[in-house]
This record gives sequence, structure tokens and C-alpha cells, in this order.
Amino acid sequence: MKTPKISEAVVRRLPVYLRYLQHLVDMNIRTVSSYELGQKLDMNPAQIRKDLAYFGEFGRKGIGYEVSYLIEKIKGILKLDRNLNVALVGAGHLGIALSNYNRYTKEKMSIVAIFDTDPAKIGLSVGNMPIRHIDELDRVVKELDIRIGMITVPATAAQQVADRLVEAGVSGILNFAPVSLRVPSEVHVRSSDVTTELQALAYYID
Amino acid sequence: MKTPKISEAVVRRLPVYLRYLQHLVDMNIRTVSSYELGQKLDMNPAQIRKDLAYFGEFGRKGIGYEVSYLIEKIKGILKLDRNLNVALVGAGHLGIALSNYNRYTKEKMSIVAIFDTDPAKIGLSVGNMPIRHIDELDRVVKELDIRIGMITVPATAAQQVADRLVEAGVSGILNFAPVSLRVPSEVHVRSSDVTTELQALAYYID
DNA sequence: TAGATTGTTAATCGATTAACAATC
DNA sequence: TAGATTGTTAATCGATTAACAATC
Repeated sequence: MKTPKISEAVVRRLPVYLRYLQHLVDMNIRTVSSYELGQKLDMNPAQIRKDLAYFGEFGRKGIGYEVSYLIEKIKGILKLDRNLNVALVGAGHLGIALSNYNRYTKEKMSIVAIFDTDPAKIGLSVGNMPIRHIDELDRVVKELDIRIGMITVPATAAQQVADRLVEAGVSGILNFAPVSLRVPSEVHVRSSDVTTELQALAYYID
Repeated sequence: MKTPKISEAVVRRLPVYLRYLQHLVDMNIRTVSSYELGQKLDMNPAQIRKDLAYFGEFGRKGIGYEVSYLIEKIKGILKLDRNLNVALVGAGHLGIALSNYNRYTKEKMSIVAIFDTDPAKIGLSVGNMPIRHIDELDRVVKELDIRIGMITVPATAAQQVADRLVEAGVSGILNFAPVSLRVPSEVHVRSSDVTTELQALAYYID
């Protein structure tokens, strides 16, 4: 029963569970039921149980889930228990804002390099990392074993940056530029774009 | 046949179509088929036709879609042809990065107010808007007829900010804080959180 | 006209939810 | 034990894709 075929929707929900479970730890809550989780996350309890059951039997009938145990299991599933190096391309406002997303946590996933093209920025320090010229991308990605690239460059440059990241060997891209990227099917891409999100929200207004 | 019941998935794809159509205009391309769109956006042509057909007959058999006509139609559907005022709460790096998302476009949706709690920031100017104290939120939302709030505050403050926005009368929230917000069912919430996105990507690495 | 492409129905596929036996 | 809650199967619901008549 090794992961029959996990849908992206399930994978996307796991970090949401994880986040709330970590909140429960902070509140010294040891055990939680799928019903309680469902209440707090506004989700169907059956869905939560089913999502978790794809990966194993993590709960106890009549009791619920042990919070810290479930956290470890989800981290294992998402591979957050191993080091995972991330590169950020684009040292504009957004890039700098995102560069310290993990500054205060001790997660094993972390941004380890920042790139830009602007000569005025190269060498400047952001979160004690130097901004490097994008021509170093290929070399640095390989040297530091970077697996994920975050793109925070203007739309016009995004596809080109994606091509370079893929060429350098990353297997995941998180794209913040407002453009649909074309990448080989073995590379996973997630896009997050404010404009698109706001426009979708606009539909529901009034 | 007025909008039988449009799923969120459909609404989320419309801005993606719009974005690519605007790109086609820039390239002086006048007409496009669902097949071509599908190729470029990596989507099924039948899905694109079906999505559009929910709202009307925008294409011509044997020809395809007239680009600028379809743009106008999609803008109408998403209500991007009317003014829509947005408030941004949280003038940290991320907030400031997002505050100029529409600086260079002439869209009718725009950020018209920025709020924070930090006394050191109040009164400072960001994109020719003053940073206001959050205690002014209710008044300003009403005065400026703000309908959407963007939340870029730390996780610990996000729910409280959401409550204030709802209380002030917004009908949509775009949340960037890493927390699941609870809001009344009539308020639409979209969440976008780097950590969650990266963690979901991590699942596919290796 | 012949070729292309829409709009739409029907078929398929997949995801969510309900229900409940197992069991803590 | 009685009550609670899981894991899982079956039922439902919804979304995607295929197919094709209509028609430009």
C-alpha cells in the first residue's frame, strides 16, 4: 500500500494540517481528533482522515491523533526531515521580502542563494547571503545542491530564468511572476501571483 | 442560462486566460483558437471552451476567439471593468512589495490604503499613500468604499486583522499570513503562503 | 466548397462525503 | 462497559475530457 497515487490536492493540504498541528503544540495540546481539526480548518473530518490514511495509520480509534507524532509523520511524508536547498532569483522588493521567510524557524528547507542581474545589487547582502549574478546560477545550483528555485523577477524575464533553473537541474519551481511557465514535465511548478488572485476574488465582490 | 453555478476552479482560470490574451495583444495577434491557448497554457482545449461557454458564446466556429473582444468579455465577467478598492494591512517587506503591484498598469482595481500598527511607520509614504494606523481601518474602509483586504501581517495578528476587515465590511480577503482564517461564509478568502507552497513542492523533490 | 473550430452533450475520471464496522 | 473516533468502503458529487453536429 505504498502511496497508491496521491493527488496534488492531498499534497497541498498536508502543509495546512502541519501548520495547525504546530500551533496545537504551542498550546500544549497533545491529542486532536479529525472532527476538531475539521472545525478549526473548515474542512470535512472524513477528508482529513482519508488524506492521512493514504500514508499510514497515524491515529488511534476512540482517541484521535497524537499531535507531535502526527507532525513527525507529515514532515516525513513531505520530506521536511531532510535538508532541502532553495535558490531565490530576483532581489527586488518581493524577493527580499520572501528571503527571510525562514529566518526565524529551524526548518531543514532553506534559501541558500540569491541571484539578480542588476550590477548595482550584486555583492550586496540580504539575510547574510550575497546577491550573486545570475550567470553564476548554474554553478552555484550544482555546488550547493539546490533543488528548488523561487522566481521573483519581472514577467518578461521569468521564462528565461525558469529555463536556466531547469538547465541547472532543479526539480521544483515556485513562480511569483505573472506568467504561465513552460517547463519539462518532470519539473514541478507552482505559481502564485497577486494579480491573478485579486482578479479571481473580484468575481465574488458585490 | 445566467451562470448556472460556476465553480471556483473556473473562476481561478479566467485571470490566467486574461493574462495570456493580453500578452497576445502585445504581440499584435488578433485571433486565437482554444487549441492554441491550450498549447501555450498547458491546458485542455475543451476545458477552455467550456469555461468560456459558461458565460456566453464568445468565439466563432471555424475561426476561434477574437483576442481583444474576449479580453473585454473576461474583464466584464470578473468585474474588472468597475472600480474596486483594496486595502493592504501590514507595511512590512511583503506588504510594501505587494503595494506596487498595480503601479504600472491602469486597471480599475487598485490599492487605495495601507495600514500598520508600528508607530514608527505611521505617516510614512508608500507609493504615494500614507501608512495609516490600523485603528483608522473601519472608518477608511467605509469612506473609500474598500471591498477587498490584503493581509500581510505576522501570523499571530492575522485573525484579528481579518476580524476587523470583516467588521468594516469588506467582502473579500487575500491572506498572505501562514494561518487558516475563520470568516463568515459570505466573505471570500484566498490564502497564499510561501511556506505552505514550498512544503507542498518538497513532496515532489527526489 | 473543404477545413477548421466552436458550443455542448455524453462519457469518463477523480475527489469529496457519508456511513459504519472495528476498536481504543 | 459505553462513548468516541479511527480507517475504509461505498455513495455521491463535481470536474475534466472526448466526441461531434453546427457552422464560419
